[in-house]
Amino acid sequence: MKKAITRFAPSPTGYIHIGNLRSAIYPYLTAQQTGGKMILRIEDTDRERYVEGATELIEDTLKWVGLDWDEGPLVGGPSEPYFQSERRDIYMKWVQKLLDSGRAYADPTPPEKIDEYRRECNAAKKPFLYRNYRPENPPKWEPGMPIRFKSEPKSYDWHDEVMGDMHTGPEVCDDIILIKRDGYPTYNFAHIVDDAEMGITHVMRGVEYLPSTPNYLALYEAFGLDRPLLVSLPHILAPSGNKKLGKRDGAKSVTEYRSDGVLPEAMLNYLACLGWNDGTEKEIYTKDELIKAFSLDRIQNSGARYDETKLLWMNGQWIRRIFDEQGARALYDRTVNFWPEEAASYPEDYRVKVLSIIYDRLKTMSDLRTMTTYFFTDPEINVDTIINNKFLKKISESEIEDLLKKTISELTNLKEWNEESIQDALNKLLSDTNRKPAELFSLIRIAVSFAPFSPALNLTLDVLGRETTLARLNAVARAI
RNA sequence: GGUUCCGUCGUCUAGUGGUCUAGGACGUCUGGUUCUCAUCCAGAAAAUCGCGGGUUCGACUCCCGCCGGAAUCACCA
Repeated sequence: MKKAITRFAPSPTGYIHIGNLRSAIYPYLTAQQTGGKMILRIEDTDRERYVEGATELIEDTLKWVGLDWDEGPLVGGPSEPYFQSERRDIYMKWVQKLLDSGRAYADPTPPEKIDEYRRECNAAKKPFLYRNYRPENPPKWEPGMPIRFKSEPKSYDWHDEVMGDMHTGPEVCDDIILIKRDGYPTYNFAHIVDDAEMGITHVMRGVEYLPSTPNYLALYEAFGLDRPLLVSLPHILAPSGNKKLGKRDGAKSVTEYRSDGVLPEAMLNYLACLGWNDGTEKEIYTKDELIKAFSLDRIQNSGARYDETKLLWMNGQWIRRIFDEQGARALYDRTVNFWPEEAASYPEDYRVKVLSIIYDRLKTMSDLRTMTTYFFTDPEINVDTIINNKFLKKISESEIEDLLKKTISELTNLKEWNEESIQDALNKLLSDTNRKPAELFSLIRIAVSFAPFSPALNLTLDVLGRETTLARLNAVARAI
């Protein structure tokens, strides 16, 4: 397979949502699969939307998901610089070629005049084409004046790897702006120059660029450039309605999911499979499996709705997979920032133990904060919780006290404290007291945790330790 | 309005003329795993394949029309 040079070219506007990230995944997979390269290029030509620190956020997010770029900020490369704002002399050099060949012109028309033309067309229900208003004798260019492409109305045919064979008529070709009044290039122009200079073979971007493709094709022609492979990526749709996903829809940023404890593996897996599948029934993919299985022509050509529930399900799958395949310690290493405050004073080994009995209940790592508090702090005793429990309602308070006392003495006399010995003791208690598991186990579980749920009772007691278990049982016995 | 794209369970999707009385996954519901919650396992409900015409012995799959949805028409990317 021919080596693909792809690029991810975001604008540093400060917020990376699910959709932004996905458009980095496909170029990455394509490059990896063919043994090529992915270039990271920062498209910061819009000075008004530029946000300080946004570039770092992009870099950080890509690294977190494991989408390493081969050329670009931080790593450098032969086509430096990788910030468009630092490449202005390059764009001027290229635009000069067009000026010289008569394929571009300086436009002295004031913006207000252009708005007027546009309004006229709208009123007449006609498409607004600037080439119909082209100034007759454009002046020599000087700074402060925009430069426009001199288009030729013609039909175009091309192939899009996702959308298939495309055709448009001459009515879409227009005199697009190449260099803005402020001297910065437009996206429309800059990306053509950069892609050519950087040797990009696959131009992968959102479908919103599909309608302007003929103008890009015209530019390739004017420069005598070979067309790269064009790949339009469908949008991700918001959870409700039919609009593409944006911040307005409450779309969480990738950063937020990260701090909620979504694993990068799950994020990558979910996003790669949103609108793509390899035709098999496989759902869980590692990065390497994705690289192997990926193919552009299996990308869906309609928009896919974003479903957070499925992301969270997948995250749970990954949490369990890491635990099962790499062990408790490996999973623990991913949890450092997610424990309740009080956990800090407990040894690491203890936290690993807690994790290994609770991990299969986690949807996100941040669940740890709410689900494990009783392992680190004595719960507040609330006798009503016991008395009103559906299994304990029918048992009198004195009987409950008696059950607790029997449990305490049985556990006190245990020779060893481990999951098996505790289970044996619990079973013995069951037959001695002639109680149902629902009654005895509920009582002990509540007395020791006062939590809405906990792992299997013997495991919970084992991790809590004999001392804590007995202390809590005694405290409850006294309170009743 | 012009241009372009899209249309299979609620959602993500499989499906390239017969094997589809349409398969998988998420979600939902039911049952099982000594208590709870979850995991796991088993099972259920859920798609007149947008609609209407053709072509064909036969269409979700090919053709035409319609309807619906989306993108775009910036000195934003």
